[in-house]
Amino acid sequence: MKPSIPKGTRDFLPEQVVKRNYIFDTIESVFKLFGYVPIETPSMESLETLTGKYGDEGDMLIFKILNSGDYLSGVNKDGLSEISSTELASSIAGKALRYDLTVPFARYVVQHQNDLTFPFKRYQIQPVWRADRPQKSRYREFYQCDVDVIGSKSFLNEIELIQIIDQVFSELGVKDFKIGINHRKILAGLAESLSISDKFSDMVTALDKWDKIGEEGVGKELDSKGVHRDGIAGIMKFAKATSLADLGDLGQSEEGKQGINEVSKILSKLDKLGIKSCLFNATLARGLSYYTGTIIEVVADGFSGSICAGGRYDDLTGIFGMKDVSGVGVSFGADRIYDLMEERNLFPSDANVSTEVMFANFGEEEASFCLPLLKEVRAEGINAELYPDSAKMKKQFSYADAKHVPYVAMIGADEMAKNELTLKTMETGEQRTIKSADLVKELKR
RNA sequence: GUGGUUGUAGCUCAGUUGGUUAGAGCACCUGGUUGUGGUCCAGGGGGUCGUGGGUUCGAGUCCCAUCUUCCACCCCA
Repeated sequence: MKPSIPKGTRDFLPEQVVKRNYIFDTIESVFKLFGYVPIETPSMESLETLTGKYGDEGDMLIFKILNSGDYLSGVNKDGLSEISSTELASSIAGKALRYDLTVPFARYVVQHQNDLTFPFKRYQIQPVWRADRPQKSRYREFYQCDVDVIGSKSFLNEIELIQIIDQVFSELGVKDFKIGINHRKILAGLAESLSISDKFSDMVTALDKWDKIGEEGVGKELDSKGVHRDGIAGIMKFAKATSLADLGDLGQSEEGKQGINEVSKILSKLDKLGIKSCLFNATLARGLSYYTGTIIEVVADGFSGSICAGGRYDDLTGIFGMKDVSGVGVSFGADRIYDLMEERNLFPSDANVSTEVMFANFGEEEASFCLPLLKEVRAEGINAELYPDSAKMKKQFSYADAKHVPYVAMIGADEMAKNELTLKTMETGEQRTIKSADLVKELKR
């Protein structure tokens, strides 16, 4: 059998894992800095927990898990031709792999409400799965790094999340990122003022494609969905707004005004904090159906797809039986950030150094002699290893070279007798003999 | 899910209108150098041509199916 892994999944080489950890560690340290605490949830949830939260398209992209045992036992085989695949799925699969971290989080909050202190600020870094067709920077298994505050309606949370985004990408060295912000209530106000509230979700998905298919494409799509001419004209005018001031009063819509007011406050506070990366974007809409307030999306110039996104959701916990709990959060797409950073060579070069010094192996006696030295070096927090076999020097040096080990220490019979060692700097090729006792001092220079 | 695309050595790829024993570079192993990598020289190992069917005297090459890759759509981190 030829070894292989399922479509859209990946194995990672040590060098890749080191780089991935660099991203995870950076993100996590910023999350902690703002007072968020970690949680984890299982990779699988009850199917009904997930279905209906992501829109019709979303349901199809959920990976279902076949029931254990005879999974056909609950199926009426005679009626098989008449039932829909959704109905069949729910009778043979009671569990599914999580599609994102937000819905499981809402479930978690409701389930553990008595053990949590609100407002609850958590972060969660775990993989999610989508039965999508893979493409560049689109995988079937990928990591999301979520930060959310639940149980607080304050827009200070939005400001905090945007600060987090700004800090994470700055620390990672991604320079040209842009944080777009919009508000579901602004969009709802627009629909209301144009009397097309019944076409709200069609309007949202069409508007979201503005950057991709342009004015004409969006117009066509709206027309095909049955939006009347005045409505399309109004949406077009709206889409071209570059600031909140361009929106006017949105036809006296109370809801629209609320949205504008909130975004305006957020932007002015960010301005005072010196954060210039966040801008109002009228065409930012977001397809996920659970957003009700602010929506946020981060893109980088020349990189297709968002690298971080989120928003406010007012009713997610309500579905699980806990009313009036508003939450807001964003999710960093670690795998896309990796691809972006790889493309632009943004990983620090020392990210692939694991061992700082390797001791060459000259034989059993010499190797034993190295052991206390290794212990001493490691006690100083210096990563060190001893080549396990007394192989030829050529082989041992090739190994060190392949592993990007910067220093190789050699202790043969001569050095052993004098309590010395020969230290070679791999990059320059220079080497010199020093007292064993001076090794740590030498490596720390 | 829809449309297109890709698959030959560990990796990147050649391989003519179907024709005898499928090649190169890199990587790997051995030696030149019994205490020296990244350069150089010599030699060596490694391929059910993604998989399964079919057409043919003969298939890496043509046909069908399937899996995989990448791309567009849908949607999304």
